Formats: sequence, structure tokens, C-alpha cells
Amino acid sequence: MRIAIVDDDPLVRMGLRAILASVEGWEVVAEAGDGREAINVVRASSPDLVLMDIRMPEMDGLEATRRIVEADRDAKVIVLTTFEVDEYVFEAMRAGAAGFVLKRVPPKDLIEAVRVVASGECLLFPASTRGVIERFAERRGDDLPELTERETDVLRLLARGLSNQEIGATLFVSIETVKSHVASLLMKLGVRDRTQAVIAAYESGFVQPGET
Amino acid sequence: MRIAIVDDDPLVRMGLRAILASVEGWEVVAEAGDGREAINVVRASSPDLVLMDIRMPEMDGLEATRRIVEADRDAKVIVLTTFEVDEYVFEAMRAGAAGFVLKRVPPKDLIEAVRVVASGECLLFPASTRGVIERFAERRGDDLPELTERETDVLRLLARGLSNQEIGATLFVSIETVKSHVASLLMKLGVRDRTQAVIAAYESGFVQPGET
DNA sequence: TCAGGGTTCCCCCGGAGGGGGGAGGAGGGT
DNA sequence: ACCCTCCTCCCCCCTCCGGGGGAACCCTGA
Repeated sequence: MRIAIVDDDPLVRMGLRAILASVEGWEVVAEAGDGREAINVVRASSPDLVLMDIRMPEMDGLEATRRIVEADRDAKVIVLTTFEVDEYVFEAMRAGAAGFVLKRVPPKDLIEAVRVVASGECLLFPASTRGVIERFAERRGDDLPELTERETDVLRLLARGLSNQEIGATLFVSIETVKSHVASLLMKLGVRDRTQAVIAAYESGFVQPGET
Repeated sequence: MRIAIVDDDPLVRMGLRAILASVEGWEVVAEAGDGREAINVVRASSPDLVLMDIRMPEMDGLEATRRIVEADRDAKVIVLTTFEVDEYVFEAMRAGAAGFVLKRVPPKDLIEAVRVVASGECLLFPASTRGVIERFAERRGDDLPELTERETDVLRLLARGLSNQEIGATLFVSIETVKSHVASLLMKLGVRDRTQAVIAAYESGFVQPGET
């Protein structure tokens, strides 16, 4: 497997190179010391996988990852970092990284991570996974007041952008009924209009992006 | 460590028990065959960790997990499943599970998973992590049409629930100006009203839950 | 038995929001 | 110089939405 290493510290590059080269069939085909350089060497050598540091001069690893993945949807990038700052994890994931690994993990774990990602899977390390799970778990919509069954129906349809008229047609009730449900919804949610109600629905996790 | 096993198949329970008991200091202190039973035995024996199957009669593992975690915020539940259906993963995470493991993984990986979760970390298996990462990666909001600077301003305020009046006050322009910006926004986004515009903003990742 | 909450429907009203049009000025590109 | 886009503001019109009442039905529980 052909691997590229991106890190501004030559010593770290040397260390990574040593670890990876110890595996039979693996080869470090490119190195770069900053993000801008990374984009070029990746384009030039098109490696099977990129190990990418975050903190680098010129262009950081997240931006570089974004550009690389944008240029090649199948590019596999593992983001490396020294500190387990959750924001980094989220940024890396949004940038399109396939893995997120702390630099301090033992060599065998790093090798395992490379193997997993190379096989097309994705991987986060436990310490990072925690943050991600919490980010999801936070979204358990329980900061919404108690809503009746009918009100949850209406809120769900509201959050899909239906007008009162359309909600009525969907639930087989008159528009007047919908209006009274919407009114009590606004009251319970403590908001002014349907737009704010939809925002509350998203922010509380009652609905989530992508569950259409 | 004291562990509880929840699975409707006695054979699976036996297998899990055998695997876990092989580790020194680990002990299976409770078993249950469905979700309802699970809640009771967990309350009775308060184990350090619960292995929970999803598909079960009476009450499924996700609902049981929700109830258990709700009763005890620190409860550690690993959700087990045969099939890697992404929806299960998301549901499990939202239910408050600390780990998600496929039944078919080798015993040593299962033991490792239990160890990781017991230590207070969270864990997903690579095949599942993939789905989660994609779910995040999808959120790169670039399926929105090109918006002018002013339009993005307006959309951002729109997505915070402001009225045209308030947006005008915030941007120091007249309400008429706001209305024309909103109009071109609705046009570009291909939606009918401000509510749908907000939905589009969330769905495209232009704004995200929790970035207030 | 009666109270209370949920669901359903009705009225009126005011204001905000959306559709249509137009118009002037600033700035960039040709 | 010209065109074009963007930002700004104005007009009219009309629908929809949200607030204020009220009222009937059903069910559950006190």
C-alpha cells in the first residue's frame, strides 16, 4: 500500500515512516510539511492513504483534507493530532476524513487504524468516539415540554414545511383545528411563530437534519 | 466487573456468558430475555455494564436502553446487533448507549469493547463508524445555491427566528429591503415561505443544531 | 357525578409575510 | 462608455398566520 505522510515536524515524519515501513507491503511514497504542499504531493503521487497532521504552517490539515477529498471523493485521509480537542474531531469528519487518531497511540494501534481505513471502513479512537456519541446523545429531544400526540403530529408536519392548510389535509381535519393545535404548540414551546417552532424542533433534536 | 446480559436467545446468552466469564474478575450477575425484564434485573442488580440485544419481544433493546440510561445517567450499555443497519446505530446513540458492537465480531474484540466502555470511554465498531462519519460528512452544506453576502446574512437571521422587522433593525436597513432579500432567497432556494427556508438551512448544513 | 384535558370546529380581526411591479445608486467587468 | 449584479427603497394587493374569543364532543379520573 502506498502512503503519504503530512506533518510539519521532520522527526514525526521519520517516526511515522519507520512505523509504517515496518509492515510488509507498505510504502511511504510521499511526504509534505504543510497543507499546501500536501495537496500537490497527493495529486502527484495519488497515494492509497494519507496521514495528515492538523497543526501546520501555510495551510492546516483540515483545510488540506477538505481540498483533497473534494478533488477525489475516494481519497482516504486519517487525521492525526496530539491533543484530543473535540472540535478537531468534528471538523475533521466534516472535512471528509475517514479516520481520526491521536499521535500518542501505540504503533500497533496506528497500524491497525491504517489497515481499517485502507479497507474502506472508517475509524475513530475511543477517546474521540466519546465526544461524537455525546454530540449525538445531546440531541435527545427532551428539553421540549410535554406535547400531546396530536401536537407532535402537527409539529412534525410543521417541521417539514407544510402550511396549516396542508397539515389539515394530511391529518384529515379542518384548518381551524390545525390552527388551534399550532397555537398551543407555540404556547408550550414559548415561541412566537411557526418558524421559531421549527427552529426549536431542530435544536431540541425533535427532528434532525437528514431524516427526511 | 459485574455484567448483565440481555438477549432473547438463551444460546446467545450462554455464548456471551462463556466469553465474558473467561476474563478474570468479570462476572455475569444478571440475564434477561426481553427489554421489560432487562429494566427490572438492571435495577435489581445494578451491574457495571449491560450488553443489550436490539431485537427482542415485549420491549426492544433501544427502548430498554433509553429507560435504563434515563434512570441512571452513568449506566453503561453496549448495544449488540446481528445486522449493521445504520439506523440502529443512530437510534442506539440517541438512546444513550455507550457502545455499539456487531455480534459477529471475534471474542477478543468483544472483550476489548467491554473493557473500553467500562473504562468510561465510548466505542463504535469500524463498520458502524463509517455510517456515523458519513452522517456528519453529509452535513457539508454545499448543496445550497450561490447566495450573495447580504442574502446569507438574512438567511442566518431568518434561521434564528427573527421577523423581517427585526432583521431590518439588525442590519440597519428598512423592512422593504429585507423583504426583497427574503424574496430572492425563497426564489433561489426554491421554497415557498420563510419556514421552508429555515428547514433548507438546517438540511443543507448552512446552520446546525447547537451552534447558537 | 362532575371536572378537566384533549380534540374538533367556528367567528372576527390585525398584522406580518409573500407576489407583483418599479427605481435609483454603487461597484465590477467588458 | 456600457452592462450587469447587488443593495437599497418604494408602491399595491392579498393570502396566510397568529391572537382573541367560544363551543361541542369524548374520555379519564377524582
